[in-house]
Amino acid sequence: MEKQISQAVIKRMPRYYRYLGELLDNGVERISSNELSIRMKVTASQIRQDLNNFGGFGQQGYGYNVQYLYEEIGKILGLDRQHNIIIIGAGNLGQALANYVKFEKRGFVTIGLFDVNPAMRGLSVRGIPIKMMDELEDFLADNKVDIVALTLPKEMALDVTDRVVKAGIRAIWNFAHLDLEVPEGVVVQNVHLSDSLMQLSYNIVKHEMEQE
Amino acid sequence: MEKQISQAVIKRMPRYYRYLGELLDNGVERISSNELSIRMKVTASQIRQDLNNFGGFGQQGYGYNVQYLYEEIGKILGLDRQHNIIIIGAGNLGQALANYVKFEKRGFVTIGLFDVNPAMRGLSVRGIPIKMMDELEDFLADNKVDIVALTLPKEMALDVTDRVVKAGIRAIWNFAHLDLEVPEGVVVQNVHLSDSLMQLSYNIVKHEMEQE
DNA sequence: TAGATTGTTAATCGATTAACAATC
DNA sequence: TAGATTGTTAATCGATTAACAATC
Repeated sequence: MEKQISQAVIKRMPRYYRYLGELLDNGVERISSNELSIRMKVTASQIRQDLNNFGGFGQQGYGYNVQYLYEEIGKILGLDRQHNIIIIGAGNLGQALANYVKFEKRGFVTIGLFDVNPAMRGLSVRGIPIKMMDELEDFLADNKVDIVALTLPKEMALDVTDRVVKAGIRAIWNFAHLDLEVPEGVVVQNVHLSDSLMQLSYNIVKHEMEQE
Repeated sequence: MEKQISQAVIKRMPRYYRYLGELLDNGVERISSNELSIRMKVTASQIRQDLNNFGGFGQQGYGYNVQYLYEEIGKILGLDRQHNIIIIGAGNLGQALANYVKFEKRGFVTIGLFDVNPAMRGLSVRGIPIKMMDELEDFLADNKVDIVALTLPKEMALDVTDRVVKAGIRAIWNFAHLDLEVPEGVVVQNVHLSDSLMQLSYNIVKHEMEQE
């Protein structure tokens, strides 16, 4: 078995990808770990360690080829394939995700939108029709769905999670404010906005105290 | 100076707060670190270490009083005060935040919404009128604003950040997909949705490989 | 009192940084 | 070749876990 790469490292990879994308846009051809470290405000050592978890992408005396490294990180993050997403919960947050066109450039394509609200029947967002929840299982059977985004009230989240997991879904992007219970082999990525806001709040209070 | 508490610890506090809130709702009066550790799937040791960064909230032989601990963590996270928020960028994501009523229960109150789009002039979300960007400085001068949420395209983010920082804002909740440059003393909390999605994507690919 | 469980110190583990030989 | 910079090993730092004396 391959050595396990820590989530701390994985979490940093999208940021490298973003910075390399900007360099690429600016026509920069090569970059050293040291120069990148200055821009990103991390240590050069960390950059080299992180990248070498996945392979040697650089060249001694030269640094890293921006285009090549950008593409390699893209592959590591699975951006070289298409991921079909359905969004369950077509409220503002669900619609915000459905409207976020830039995801598609990275291969994340929203192919379905679901809601419980009958008033939404027949409506669509960016050409994607909003379906009712009783159509969920049929849709999952008829379409290749890789990721389910849960943008619904937490009261419904457990039930819906059970349904999609039963239907064979192995990846959930969870915006509901609770911890999902899923069987082994199902990946959950949480986005807990209120946790993020509380962390910000802590840091505000801390900062104020430091002023005094 | 007080000992610095790591962000790793801070990040876990909202989750404790959430679990304690649920226990409270369920009428549970006291809980031991061990029992909580089983529910939360962390070690009891970590719970005790985390809490003791802020003080001794428990009692030997008894455990923790749920109500008391819940309130104390609330205070640590600054939830015992009101935080006024303005949201800049009244697209779906901005509106989603403005509509998220539960934030208000924790003291986070949206008092303003701003957008560049003239078509939005006069519209309002949940009773909060959408203002145009040229009204920003006046609004900040006339109102106590604690947090600015940036839910706008990254092209505008740097400019707007400069403006609000100049106006004295010390906390930014950043949803724009770039790293903000802010002076010392300004706190930034990032929510990079596409980074989160990429992390999920990595874990999907990894899981698939492990199956083979 | 005896039992339970904290608060806290000590041990371990993992992640980050530093250093440098390998090499382009 | 000389200089630059990687890949990688070693050292350090910090975070997590274990252990246990203090104490309710």
